[in-house]
Amino acid sequence: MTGEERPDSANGRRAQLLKGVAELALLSLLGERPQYGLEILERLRGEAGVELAAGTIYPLLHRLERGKLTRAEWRIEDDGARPRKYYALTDLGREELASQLVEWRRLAKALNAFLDRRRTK
Amino acid sequence: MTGEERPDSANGRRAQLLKGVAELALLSLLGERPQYGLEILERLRGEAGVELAAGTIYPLLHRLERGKLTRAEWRIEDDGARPRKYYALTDLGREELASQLVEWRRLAKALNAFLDRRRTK
DNA sequence: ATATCATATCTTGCTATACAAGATGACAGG
DNA sequence: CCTGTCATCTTGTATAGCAAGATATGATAT
Repeated sequence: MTGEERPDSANGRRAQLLKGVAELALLSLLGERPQYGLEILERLRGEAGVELAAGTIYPLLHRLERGKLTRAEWRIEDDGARPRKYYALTDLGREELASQLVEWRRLAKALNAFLDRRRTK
Repeated sequence: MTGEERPDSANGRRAQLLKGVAELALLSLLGERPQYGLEILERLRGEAGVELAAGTIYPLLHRLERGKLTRAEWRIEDDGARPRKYYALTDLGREELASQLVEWRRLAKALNAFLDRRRTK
């Protein structure tokens, strides 16, 4: 540690903004159809603007599975690729998604209004 | 620890959603005028929908001060109250606020579009 | 066959930031 | 002087992200 780390290095802050949002984005994505790790990673980055590291997605997937929000199975596709582990939402996962959606919208709306109010003053 | 903590207890998740957002809300609030700890806490809760604990706000304020994003001074108001420590944004703090605003809006916009797309399908 | 490359999953060790609970101190009113 | 309230700050714990690298499989080239 060099001693005076400022809290505003772009990498560090992006990570902080992501907290809590990663799980929601993932649940929403899986709500569409079952998908596997790297596929999830790429779609979150490309479509949701959420850049997770590979070392982040697997622990997250395991946590969701332990909490019974997702269910996993190995599958072999006809594209001749190696087996991949597909994660699917459970019913509990769908409930959780709905509840996180409500909470996210509440926070985003309140915070945006708050920020806008201050900006135009 | 009882052994099987599900990741969806409301308290736990709210905390996660807050991560990264607390600092932005605080910077924005201080952009208006210097304020002290408990005042900040109440306004963030009431106006921004961001519920921080008292044990969260002071370490956060100290971190910002160490990073030279804020400057603090003890002040005595005429309302006969005891001295309070007022925190004010520095120029660096204003830059940081601007940059976090950009990042927040990018993420909120991308994620909202992503979530909406999936919902109507 | 075997070496190598790309894909894919998972683990380890670290850091950042939030929380709960409680310590500390100052002032006001009884 | 004692007690309650306001206000700041500290300590210990948990969560969730990251970087880096280990491991495994199948495809392709030698």
